[in-house]
Amino acid sequence: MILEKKKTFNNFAASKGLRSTRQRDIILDYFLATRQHVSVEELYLKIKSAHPGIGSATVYRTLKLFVEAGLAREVLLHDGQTRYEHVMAGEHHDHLVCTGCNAIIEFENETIEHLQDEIAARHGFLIRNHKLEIYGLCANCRG
Amino acid sequence: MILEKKKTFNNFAASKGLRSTRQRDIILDYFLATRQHVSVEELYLKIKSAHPGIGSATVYRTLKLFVEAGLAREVLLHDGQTRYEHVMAGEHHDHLVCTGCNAIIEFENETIEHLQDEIAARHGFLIRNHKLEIYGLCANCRG
DNA sequence: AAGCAATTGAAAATGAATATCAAAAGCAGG
DNA sequence: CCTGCTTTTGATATTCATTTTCAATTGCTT
Ligand SMILES: [Mn+2]
Ligand SMILES: [Mn+2]
Ligand SMILES: [Zn+2]
Ligand SMILES: [Zn+2]
Repeated sequence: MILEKKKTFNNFAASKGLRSTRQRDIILDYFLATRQHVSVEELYLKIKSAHPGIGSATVYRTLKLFVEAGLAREVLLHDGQTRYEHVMAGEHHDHLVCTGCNAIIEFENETIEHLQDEIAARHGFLIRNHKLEIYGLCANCRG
Repeated sequence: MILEKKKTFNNFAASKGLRSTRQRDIILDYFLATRQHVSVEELYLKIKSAHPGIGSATVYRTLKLFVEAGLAREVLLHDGQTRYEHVMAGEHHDHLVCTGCNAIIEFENETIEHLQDEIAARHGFLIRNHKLEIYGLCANCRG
């Protein structure tokens, strides 16, 4: 799975004529090693502790490349920081976001997706993408 | 309806011990006179043309009060600006957002709302609020 | 009118993200 | 392995929306 993603990125880089750099390799390794929904700052700090030379601008730039390459997706929750999550080809899910502990629970619901299509059709609207975020308290935080 | 909202705000202000100020009256008038989904900057500029003395910090502060009072809701789309929309007591809707012309179409769907409750229940999650935004092209912009 | 706390507006601060740009590094072709 | 050209990088400056600060003003109570 990790090798798969590295290959995906290398193919993308090749097709775009991007150069292979130490920084991009490192950032990809660290991104692939994180759990879901890392903020740029979080990832940058992790990388910096082992590779002090790497600048945050490069992390910002490289994560955008990962999105272009199709192996990451931007997730904008309401804390003012852009986060990135892993994405497998064709996969989609939405989020339950706990405002107590910041936990994020992922879910998929066919019926909701389908209803969205119906609503869009009813308005002659062509869907490009969507986001459904449910905010509240997770089981732990309801206490 | 406008009088209703003014009353709502006055009640809120009274209950919180807030003072009645010229600025708040003006900002409320202008907010109530706008259509849906005004950005702070848009509202501020409108107000400033007739009332040059009013500062943008006051507009920012006052819109937050309107949210607290229950007559406005924050809408964060992806253009980096916070927008505010009117909200009637208890009413809820979601948005189709056209990335071509920035039009916003509102919709409500009982079934989707219900399915969200089910999903939350399945995870022991307590919903506080949610946002569903569908991005794409409206009928006009599809060409 | 006096006193006091809330409010305001100008200006400074914040913070995430982007732009700038000189130095460094990757990638040919020879 | 050099040479030359182009991309990439990292430090730094910049942007832009929003928040904070704080002295001056205002609203409200007595
Ligand atoms: Mn996710
Ligand atoms: Mn709306
Ligand atoms: Zn939680
Ligand atoms: Zn449109």
